[in-house]
Amino acid sequence: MIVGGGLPGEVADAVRDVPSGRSTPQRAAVLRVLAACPDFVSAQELHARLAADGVSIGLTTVYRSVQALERAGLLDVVRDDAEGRLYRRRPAAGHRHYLICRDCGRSQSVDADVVEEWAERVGECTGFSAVEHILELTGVCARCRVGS
Amino acid sequence: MIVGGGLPGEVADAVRDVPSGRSTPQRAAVLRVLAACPDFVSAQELHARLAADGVSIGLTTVYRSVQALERAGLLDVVRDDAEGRLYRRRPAAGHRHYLICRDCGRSQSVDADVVEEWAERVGECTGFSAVEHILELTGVCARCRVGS
DNA sequence: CGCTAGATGACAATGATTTCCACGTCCAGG
DNA sequence: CCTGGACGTGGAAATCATTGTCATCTAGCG
Repeated sequence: MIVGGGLPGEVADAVRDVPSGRSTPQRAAVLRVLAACPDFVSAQELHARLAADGVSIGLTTVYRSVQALERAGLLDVVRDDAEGRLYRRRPAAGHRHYLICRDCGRSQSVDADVVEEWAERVGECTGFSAVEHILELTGVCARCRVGS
Repeated sequence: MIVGGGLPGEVADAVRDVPSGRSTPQRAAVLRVLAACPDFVSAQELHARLAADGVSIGLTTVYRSVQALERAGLLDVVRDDAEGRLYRRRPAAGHRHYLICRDCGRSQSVDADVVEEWAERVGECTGFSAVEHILELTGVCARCRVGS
């Protein structure tokens, strides 16, 4: 992975969006690696990739950075039984859902408007307020089905 | 909670449904307490309730029992950031979704036919097979909103 | 340049879950 | 009734992601 050179403008923008955040080399590095990862990664894996890129950063800081990014809404999060939380840069503003391959881990975002609307309606009908939802889809992608 | 007396027939039936399972007092007790819990409970809480009921059972066995029940499809499972996995007896055959109060933990099952259909269609359109989904809805129930 | 709130990171702590392993219990066959 | 093996049990130890602690560092401001 190429790590030299200046930050892509997009990453710089994202750094700026983190609330109450000071710009530090570590945070920039976290975002940079995250931006280079097409699929979900765990905090631990992120830490390993940063180390592999020659970035000196503590695991604690990785966790804190990811938390800050999550709060800022810049990351999507899924939970994996084996690896704990997995993070991925949110490609666009708003709320997304993913279909993740149980074999290879590749993810693909899906259009979930139907679900969004439904969830909202459920909130209205049940007397619950501030309804939030987590939706995780898993399956076996075409490539893995052929391969195995 | 009353624990004496024979098993309700329903629980006995459920015990029988667990595959590769021998019927033991511990497993029966787990199912009995589970059947008496209207809301989701953690394995730890289950263990505490069993102890409170005077049932001598190890935490390990509680974990093994809920695992077996989960595999047998007799339990619904949700994940909670604070408490880990939460279990609840599945009221009927098939797949259900729940709306859980973030304050008091009370749960309410919701009709999710729309989501089921949608998930199925997503599987067909994306080339993924064996698509499964996890949907967790959280909110604040009417009672908690008033109370706080 | 010097100050200070915020950031960092090595390390310890936490807490749910799993693994280990010695022991108990049930059942079939002798 | 005895015996052997398979399965179940449970306490303790191990695992492992995640969070807390705290001394040290540094970005950003005046």
